[in-house]
Order: sequence, then structure tokens, then C-alpha cells
Amino acid sequence: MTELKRTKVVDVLKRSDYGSEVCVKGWVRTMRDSKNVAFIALNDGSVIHNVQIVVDPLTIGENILNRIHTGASLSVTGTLIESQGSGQSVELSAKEVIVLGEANPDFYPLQPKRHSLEFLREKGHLRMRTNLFGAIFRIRHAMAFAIHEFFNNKGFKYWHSPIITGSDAEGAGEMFQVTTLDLNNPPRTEDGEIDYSKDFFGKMTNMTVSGQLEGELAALALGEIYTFGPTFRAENSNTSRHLAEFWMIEPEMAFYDIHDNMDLAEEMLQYLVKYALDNCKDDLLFLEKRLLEEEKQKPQNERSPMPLIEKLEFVLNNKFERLTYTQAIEVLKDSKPAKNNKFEFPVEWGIDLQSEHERYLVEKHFKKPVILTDYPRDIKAFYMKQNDDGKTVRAMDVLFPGIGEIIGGSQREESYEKLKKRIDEMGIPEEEMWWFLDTRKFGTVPHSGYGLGFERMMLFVTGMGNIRDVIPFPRTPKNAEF
RNA sequence: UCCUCUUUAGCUCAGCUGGUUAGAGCACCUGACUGUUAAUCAGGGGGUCCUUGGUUCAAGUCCAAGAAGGGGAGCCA
Repeated sequence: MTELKRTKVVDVLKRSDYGSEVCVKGWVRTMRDSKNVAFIALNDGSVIHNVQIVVDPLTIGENILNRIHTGASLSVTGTLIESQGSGQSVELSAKEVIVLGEANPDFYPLQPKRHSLEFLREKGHLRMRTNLFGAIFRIRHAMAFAIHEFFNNKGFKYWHSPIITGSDAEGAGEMFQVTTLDLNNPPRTEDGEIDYSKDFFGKMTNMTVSGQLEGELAALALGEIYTFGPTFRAENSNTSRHLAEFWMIEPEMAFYDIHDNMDLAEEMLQYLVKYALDNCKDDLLFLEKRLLEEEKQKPQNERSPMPLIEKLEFVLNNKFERLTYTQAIEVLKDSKPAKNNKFEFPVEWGIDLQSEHERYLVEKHFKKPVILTDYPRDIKAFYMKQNDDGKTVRAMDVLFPGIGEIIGGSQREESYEKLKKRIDEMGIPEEEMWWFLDTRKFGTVPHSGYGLGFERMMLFVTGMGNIRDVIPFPRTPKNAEF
């Protein structure tokens, strides 16, 4: 018998040439059987939907059917038929079922029922076999692809900043050290300090916390670049919005001022949302339905203001609100919670905005994404362009409902003197920054850039609540399983 | 790191002011059923009540410490 080529489930479901022979392969989601007929829901990850296999126990045989449980992998050859049931239009009438791999029901942890997200996190090696995580990771792929498509369409060059850095001046948080020294017996200098000249790179090295500084070098040569790679922060952060290893998109553009920067950020975010709506509708519908069911159990005031797809369309169809930090402080001071002393942290010019302040602006006051600019100099990074007022810098943060800061960026300081002065003021060792300063010494130009947290974008698009559920294998304090 | 909540069957959870043999639904096994959609119905097996220590005649239940996990905060993307 000549072997029939496999057809993916996503393609089988589109067909209507009833009577054709078809071969599908996949994993069993559920099996229902009765005396004369059994039904197998088979999924192969190509689409959220299953194909229904109709099995006549006399044809296939009890010894095969007894080996089929949720999670088992099958190769099924059969005839494409119009479904007599109501849940689907096509199904497969099985002629041959081969059990590729059994899944012992005494040990296979996934059941055809709802599991808690916490439980599935502990089964991180299997959770992508569920409808939910299948949908999430198909969308994750689509978002990554859309990012490359967006920037490529605009002529940006995909740039690879190094993962291992010899600089600890990136200024975005605690770093993971990279070393090949024997930790039990490290070489020491005469002073008793660890002698990093004996380390692999001849100096102390760490995992990068940002590819921005090297990205700026590239922007000042190629014009417009973006990075898209993993980033590492050794912060002891235990929240639903932080990971120790996450993916970040960092565009850097020569000749862009802060307004060009904001335009690009807004256009990119809307492009990604549109891409999801255009290409991931089935998965989004599943996520929306799941979210609605989940929220039924919550009190009214904790529920989302609109269903997932409506929320995405809203962001797509409305301009982001743009205002300065100073204006935002005015709005906050005038707000009800401020007047009733409801904010835990009082509002005054100069403070770093707290979560409660950002949430008020985005979720209560403007009710849409907000871009804040021109923050006080003292609460922002050294490389941001200083305004003429001597107090503020040309920073921009994009704030999203439910997520908070999804993008942080700025116009960069292009003046050698001003940048040098700031580096000195903040006590950053100049010998580590000479190459960065050189860009301002030789052919400097106005330029801008920002960083988008990929998983935070994923949170928004999928409507998920915990960042650990939108990355395949989350790395967080005390957790590096799988 | 701080605040707060949780930890009982494979999973999701109930178990009141301490009191005999620890409960349900789902899953699993057996049987019934001509087409099911997380099928249904009947029966069955299944527990170191997170760990350690304490209070008590008696602890799943009260107290203390620890561990793991959730939610919130800080840091940020």
C-alpha cells in the first residue's frame, strides 16, 4: 500500500472533496466511545480546531482503541466525509489508525478539562499541547514575524547587538555575570580581589540588559536599525509583568526626533495589533471566549471594560493620547483620587510616576494608550536628550491599559559635551563608555530609539494576565525549570 | 525585597466554633448506550490533609517556624 502524504488539520478542515482519502497525524484531545461508534478529536497544532475522527470499533479493533487516550499520538487514514453531527462540517471516517505513541492515562497530566495556569506552568514541557497555549504560541510566532515584516517594509536593518557585554554601564538593572573562572577557587590579585584578567574575556563580563548602546552605533551608520533578541535582568522581581529573561525589540533611528520616534512607536503597535486581527482570528476568538468565561466569576468592577477583540480594534482605531510629564502631573493633581487622598503616593512634580498614577491616566482618565514625554532629568537615564529648560529630558513612555509601560524610549543626547557631563555627574566610568562617546565626537546627528517589551505586547494582544504564560519557558527568581 | 492570600485524591475544590471510618465534580478502571462535541447513566479503585515543632484527652481544623505557589507593591520592558 502506497503511503498517503500527511495533510495538516488546518488544511483538512477547509476541504469539501468528500470521498477523498486523507491521512492526518496528531495528538488526541478527547475520545468518546459507545458500542457502535467512537469519536476522536485530533489536533496537530496547525490550528486551534480539531479534526473529528469517526471510528467503527469493528473496523479498527478493540486492541487499537484501548491504547488511545487523551495525549496519545496517532496516524489516521480515512475518507473525508460530510459530518452528520453539528459541531463541524467535515470529519474523517477512519480506515486505518496507527498508534504512534501512547499516553498512559495514569501518568499523563493533561485532562480534557480546564486546568489552572499555575498547574500548567509546572507542566511547562506539555502545556503547549493545550488549546490555550497552542493559541498563545501561534500568536507569539505571528507577532515576531509581523515585527520583522513591519521594520523590513520600512527599510530598517535587523541588527544583532551582543548578548555578552563587557560594560556594566548599560544602566537598566542588575546583571547576570558570565564567567569561566572556578568559583570555588578563583584567581586573585595581590590585593585579594578576584583577578578578572584571568577570566575568559580577560575582564568581567555580563549578560546584556539592553542592546541599545550598540544599536545606536549601528543607527549612526546604517540609518535605521532594530534589534530583536533576548535580554537578561537579574532583578529580584516577582510580578506578573517581569521576567529575568525576556525578548525586546529596540529600534534606533538616525535623524529622528522625539516626535518621529512617537509616530514610529504608535504605527508599529497598531501594525502588530492589526496583524493579529487579520491573521490570528480563530486563536483570538478562543482567547476572548475564555476570558469572558473567566471574568464571569469576578465582581463587575474587576472585569475588562471590553472584550478582547473589541479592545484590539479600539487601539487600532484611536490615536494615542500624547502629553508631557508636566501636563500629566497637572491632570493627576486635579483628579478625584488625588483630591480624596486616594493615591498611596502623593503627586508632585519630580516624582517617578507610580503604577497607580499610570493606571489612572490610562484606564480612568484618557481610557486609551497614552504617550508621556519630557520627564524630569533626574529620574531618567544618562543618554536621553536634555531639554533647554535644564530640568527635563526628551524621554517617552508608552503606557497601555492593564500593562503599564510597554515602551520606554527617548531622543538621544547627541551633544558630546552634554553627554560627557551627564556621564561624569552620574559617576559612570568613562573608560567603559569611550566608544559610545566617540559617536558624538565623530559625525554626531540627532537620533532616537525605544525598547518594546515583546512579552508585554503579548500580554496585551492575548489578554493574558501573567507574563509567565506568554513565553515558552519563563525564567524568574528561583525558577529555571525546563 | 515588602504586604497579603493559598497549600486536603491525578486535576479543581468543600470540610463551620478542634470530636468516631476525610468528601464532591472531573479524570482513571468496569459495564450500559446507533452520532458524540469537556457525551450521558450505573458501579469501582484512589489520600504522608505541604514540612517540622508546639498547644490539647483529641489537630485537616488552633499556634510558631520553614518551603512552594498566587495576587499587589518596588525596580523596569
